[in-house]
This record gives sequence, structure tokens and C-alpha cells, in this order.
Amino acid sequence: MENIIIQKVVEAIQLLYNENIESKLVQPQKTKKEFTGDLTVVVFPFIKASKKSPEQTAQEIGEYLLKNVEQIEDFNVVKGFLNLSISADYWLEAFQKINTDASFGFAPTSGKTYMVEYSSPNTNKPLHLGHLRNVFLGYAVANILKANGHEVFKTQIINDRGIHICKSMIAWQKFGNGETPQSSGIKGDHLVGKYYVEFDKEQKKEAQKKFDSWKNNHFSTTNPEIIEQYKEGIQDVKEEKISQEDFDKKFFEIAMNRTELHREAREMLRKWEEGDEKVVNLWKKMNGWVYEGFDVTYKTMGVDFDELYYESDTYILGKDVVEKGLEKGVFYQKPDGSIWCDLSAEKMDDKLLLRADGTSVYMTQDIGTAIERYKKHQNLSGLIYTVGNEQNHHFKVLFTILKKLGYAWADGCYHLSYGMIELPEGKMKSREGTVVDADDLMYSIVQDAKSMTQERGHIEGMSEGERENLYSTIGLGGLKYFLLKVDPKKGMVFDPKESIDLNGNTGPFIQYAYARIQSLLAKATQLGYSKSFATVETNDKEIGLIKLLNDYPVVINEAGSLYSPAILCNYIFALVQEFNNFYQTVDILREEDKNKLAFRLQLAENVGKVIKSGMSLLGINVPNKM
RNA sequence: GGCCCGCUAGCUCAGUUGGAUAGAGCAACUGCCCUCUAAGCAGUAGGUCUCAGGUUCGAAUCCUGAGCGGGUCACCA
Repeated sequence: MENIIIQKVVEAIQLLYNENIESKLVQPQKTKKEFTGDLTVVVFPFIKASKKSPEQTAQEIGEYLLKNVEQIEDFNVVKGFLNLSISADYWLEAFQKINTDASFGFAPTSGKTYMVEYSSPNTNKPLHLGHLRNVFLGYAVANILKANGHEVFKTQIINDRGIHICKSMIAWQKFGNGETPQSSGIKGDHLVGKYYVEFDKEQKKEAQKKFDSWKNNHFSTTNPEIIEQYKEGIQDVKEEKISQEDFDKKFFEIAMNRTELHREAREMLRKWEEGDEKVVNLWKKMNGWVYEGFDVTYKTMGVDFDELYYESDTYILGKDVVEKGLEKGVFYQKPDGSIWCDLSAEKMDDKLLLRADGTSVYMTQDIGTAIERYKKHQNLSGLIYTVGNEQNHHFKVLFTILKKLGYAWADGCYHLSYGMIELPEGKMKSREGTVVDADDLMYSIVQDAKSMTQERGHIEGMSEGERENLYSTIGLGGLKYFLLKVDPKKGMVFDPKESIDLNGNTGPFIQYAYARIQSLLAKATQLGYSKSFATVETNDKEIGLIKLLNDYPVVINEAGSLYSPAILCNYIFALVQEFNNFYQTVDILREEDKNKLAFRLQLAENVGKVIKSGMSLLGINVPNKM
């Protein structure tokens, strides 16, 4: 419809004023609620061509459109705004198409393939609230891309090696007494996380002892540098060059790095890299526990992956590429032998790619892994990394380097960056135990949903299993919607003391509307009402719903190209608001005109269809009763 | 300090190439269950869109500067 109008407006200006204007200048938009009409054309851009007042220009163009576009049946002019009314027949016809299209809103196959990476956890602790946002976001974006006709591979890279997991391993060896998930009844990832925390606690104790003895001028260390530094530090504090707080922080950190525990963890990492059998076996065992735990969490979350990558496999990648890059002159070498990428042209600091001793850094393996993925999936149109915005700079550098290396596909790489979730008192700190655990949060929100549902739900006649199922549908739906409705780029505050709101603009609000529709349809079937209708007289609430339904394909497209499930959330919410208004002001089953009744049933059915479809793209289920 | 991002109602957020009187939800107040599910609907109140300039028919939106908040600039991952 928009296209027809654009074309006809250009035509009108050509005929009326003998001027050619760019079709870009014609921007039909939805008419605001307080005015009558469906589409509005702003005529200000045309007054240069018409050389007449905005009002008169709008009037003349309006008359032309009324005569020459059959779907337009009326128009009105307010200042420079030309409001056009589209005929009900046009909307009814559009509705027929929606009604008969089983995969309404979804684009035909595009032939493109995308890879979406999300989650990518460390294996030394369980998933937390930040992962929930990450995973729900990545999963929803993957679904939305599929709905846009693309083939999608969902993937994660599991950070299964490194100093962090060694810490858990050391602590378990020292204090674990052979504890296992089976023996303790603790979920595997939580058990490993418990020892990570244990390690930190013990290390802090040891560091504190060391630090205290320094304060008393007892230096057990054989390293005279530390003593010297410390004494200088004290002097600086006296001269107020640094604050006591900064001094404490700095030397506590130094003490931490000089603890026996820290040395042991480093040593274990070294042994792991050598392939020491004992260490590798312990590593496999404890990672195994973590994976069992993650599986349960992912299952509760209702997400999955098509392809897994492990850092223990990929951390070696990239070295040869960097060396080749050096030969080709893309990178340069410093006198100490380290290899760097010059990014001054891009106004960024130079980036280290290989240390002087030839070992790699994070960036090195990211380069290698990206190349690996494009080798494995030829024709990949895009690679989407769902990673927090603290790594914005990292990805900017990564994509720039890939491009410098001559990989044209680097343009298809996209960092799906999202804002951090903060608690009312600030950032979550795993060391301070303020992290909101994913399993705990999901459990408690389902409990909330349970008590709310028992209070006001329509659960009579449901089996115990069906009820439990409903509680988790509502609870998790609420949680997912809560995390997805905010623009990914923005940070958000989460207060664990207040449970997530399940009224208003929420998942359950939408689920409730869906359940009402299903109940309505069931009752209609029971009463033997038909859903087929001839042409009917419509009211503006009905047309309003059709207009919104008609937007669904555009919304999917937009949500896909902007990688934003939030756009879809807002759309579904608006649709439900409109439907609730319709539902509460227009009779459906009580309607005496059976033709109208049938039409309204079918309208409700299609609203339900779109709600279900949209919610499923978000990874949210909808219940038939609640 | 350099670079990046954010700032819209008391709170949480919409507002996509600049368009009409800036919109929702929560919280507050007022109405509505005659069983089409009140987890709902209708209404009231709440705003110098952080501030100051600029661009033009027209700015929350674009430009410049300032303020506040966050991130990053690691031979950490």
C-alpha cells in the first residue's frame, strides 16, 4: 500500500505542478491515533515544487489520490499533514491473506547462512544472570534470523582451559576429600564453582598473612625487589602521592600473586599444557561435572546449540596466521620478538598478537577460530558474536585485523553487544558472592509463578504434571521477556529482592491474552459456531487489529536486520494491548449476527497465531489455559 | 588523559533514515467481574526529553560544546 501511495504522490506532483520529485521525499507513515485516517503523507517537502501553502498542496494531492487510488476512500488535511483513509475492503483482503498463510510473517528462504555464537561460559563456575541475558538474546536472534529465511548455526565456545579451572582443581585436590556431585548431591557446575570460591578464600587468607607480616616489617620473601617497592610505597603514602587505600590494594594484589596457592595453580596450568596425564584426567573429570550441570541449566532455559567449540582445541589456532601475516608485512615485530598489529591508521592502540616467547593471547585464538569457522562453513554470510559490551573494543580490533589479513568476509562479522546487568548496589562480583545464580533465579521465579497461578489461575482439571509445566512456562516466560524487552545495547538494573514483575508489560500478560483466545475458540467450537464468514461490516477496533497483524512481517524483518528481539517484544505487546481492548469492548460469542461472530472468532484466532509465533521466536512458550 | 556508549514521568523502559499535542508498564488515585479467563479494561495525575548553543518550515532525534554515569585503552580470559 505504501508503495502505491509513494508512486501516486510522485505522479500527482508531476501532473499538478509539472515538477519531478524524488520518491524518497514521500514518506507515508501511520496516522496518529488522535486523527482520522490510516496513512499520513507529510507534504512539507513538496511545497517547493507546488509553490503553494502546505494546506493547499495537501488538499490537491489528496483529491488526486482519492480519484486515482481505488483503495483510498477518504482524506483529510491538518496543517501540512495529509491523512488518507484506506477502505475496509482493502484491510479485509489483507486479513484473508494472513488467515490462509500458515507461516505468516516468515520470509522465504534467502539462501544465506549465519552462525550465531552465544553463552560461551567458563567451566569453573555455574551460569549467572549475565549468561541468561546473553543466552536468551543469542537464541532469540538465531530464531529471528531463521524467520528471515536464513539458515542458522547456533554455537558456543566453551572456555574449558586456563588458570581459572586450575584454581578449582587445586582447591578440590586440597580440600575436597574426594567430593563428587553424586556423593554430595550438589549439581556439578555448582560443585566446581564451590571450589573456585574456596580457592579464592584460601588464597586471600594466605595473602593477608603475607601482607600483615610485611606491615610488621617481616619479609619472608627472598626477593629484595618487593621489599624495596614496599618501602617506596610507604614513603609515597607518607608524602600523599598515593592514598592508603590504593597502597593496600596494590600490595594486596602483589601478595595474592606471591601466594603458594597461586604458584600451584600456575604450575598446574603448565603441566596441563604439557599434557601431564594426572592433571588432564582431573581436568576431564571436573569439566565433565560442569557439562552435566550446564546441560541441566540449558534444558531448563529451553535453549540448545548446533555446534560446540572448546577452547582447549582452539587456543592453539591463529599462531600460523599471525606468522604469515608478519611475512606479508601486515604485522610487525618488535626487537624483543613479540608480534604486533599497527592500528594507528584506525586510531587505536597497537595490538599484541604473539608474546616474545611465542605464546598466544586471546586475540590470536579469536583470529584463528574465526578463520576456522569460515573454512568449515563455506558461504557463511555472517558470524554473530553475542558478547557483553565490555568487549566492544576487542571485537572492533578483531574485525579490523581480519580485514587487514585480506578476509573479505570480515565485513559479515557482527558483535551483538549487550549491556551489563547491574544490581542496585552495582556490578555483580563473583568474588564477593553477589552474583545472581542462573539456576537459583529460574527456580525462584517459577515458584513465584506457582503461587500466583494457584491464587488466580484456571487450573482446575489439570494434572499435577500439567500444572508444574504451566508454572515453569509462566515463570520462565516472564524472565525471558523481562530480559529481552529492553534494547540489547542498553544496560539494565536487576533487583533480586523484588521478584520480577509479572503484571503489565510482561511475558505472562501476553501469555494470558493467548490463553483467553484459546479458551474463547474452544468455547466457540463447543457451541458449534462457525468461523467462516462472508463480507462483513467492520468496526475500527477490528480494523486496528488487522493493521497490526499486517505489520508482523515487517517487524520480523526489522528485528532481524537490527538483531533486536526487543523490537519483536514491543510489537507483540502492542498487539496484545489492542486485542485486550477489543476483547473487552466488543462482543464476540455474544454477538447475534453470526456472520460478525465468525469474523471476530477468526480475527481472534489469527491474533493468537501471531502471538504464538512471535513468542516462540523469543523462545517463550504460551499456554492454552492459565 | 584518548576513544566508545548512555542520560526521556517518582521507578523501569518505547520513541529506526528529523514530522502533528513526546508514549507504555510499575507505583498513586477513580470506575468496571451481567462467567467470551479482572494476570484484564477504561480514566485521573505525573515531562523545560541532563544543560547551553547551532542547522530549518519543523529537533527527544542531526552538529558543536559542557555536565553526570558506565565501559575500554592488559604480554587477563
